[in-house]
Amino acid sequence: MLIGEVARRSGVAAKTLRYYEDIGLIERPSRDASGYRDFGESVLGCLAFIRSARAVGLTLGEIRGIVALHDDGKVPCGHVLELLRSRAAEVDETIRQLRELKADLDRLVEQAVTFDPADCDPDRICHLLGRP
Amino acid sequence: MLIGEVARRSGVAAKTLRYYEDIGLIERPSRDASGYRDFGESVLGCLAFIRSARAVGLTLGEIRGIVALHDDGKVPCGHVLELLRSRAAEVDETIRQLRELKADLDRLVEQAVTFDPADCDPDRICHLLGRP
DNA sequence: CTTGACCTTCCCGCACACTGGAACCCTTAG
DNA sequence: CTAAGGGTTCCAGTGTGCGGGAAGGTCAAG
Repeated sequence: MLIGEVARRSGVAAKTLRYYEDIGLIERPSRDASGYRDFGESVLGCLAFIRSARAVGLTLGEIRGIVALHDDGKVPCGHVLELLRSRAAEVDETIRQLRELKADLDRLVEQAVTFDPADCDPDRICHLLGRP
Repeated sequence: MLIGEVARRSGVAAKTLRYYEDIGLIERPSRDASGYRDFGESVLGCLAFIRSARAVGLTLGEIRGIVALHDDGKVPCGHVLELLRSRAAEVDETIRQLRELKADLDRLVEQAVTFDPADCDPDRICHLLGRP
């Protein structure tokens, strides 16, 4: 399978496929007589895996770690579970921070709508933000 | 005030101050006889403003927009309110997406802990991720 | 024989907000 | 005189995941 077909069937750009190959995320495909990459069907499953892993926020580096375990003949379950858990914790923490941020923003907007611009202190950039 | 003192008093690195000057975020300070930057006190208020604006997630580009309005002698309240509202909407949307992601992650972790590695399909990178 | 659609490698650029380092100047103290 | 501790400019790199485009080889159809 040429790279263009892989791209069409997987939805992953040819450029990206070469990039994934460069960073060791997918197997180096064999080449045909003209030097064209000749992918096997299995790359599609691998790309589906990568897509799912990306979708839950794993980085390409983390995914490469999983793939490397798999290529070593090991079952990466434990490692994957660990990654999923730490990713879940990260997401939780991010949500927490964003909620705080949202509360701050809401407070600022609340102040903003009930404020008379005439009260502005010309020495400050903007009364709405600045000194807490 | 030399750049080092501004850095100490504001907590913003000297490098960052030069960068802010480069991108037009803070006023170009005058120079002393040796070519050293000579900042006025007002830069501290400006940096406090920038810090607050960064804290609610505004980009340096957006902040520059506010500062530019202020430097034009305009009251940036309305513009700031608009930015705060659209930022609040962004944060909300991000939280929503992260909550979905978290649910996905929790589901995957749930599956992972109740899974027997012996059931692995060797053709797949990992049963936990891959085909949905 | 030419056209057009493929493929190849290689290098640069982006977004964002800095940060590091080199090479050099100025000032003050010992 | 020298060393320490400021300051200056400019260039380049960080992380992340690609995308653009040049310059060229290959292949099938018309």
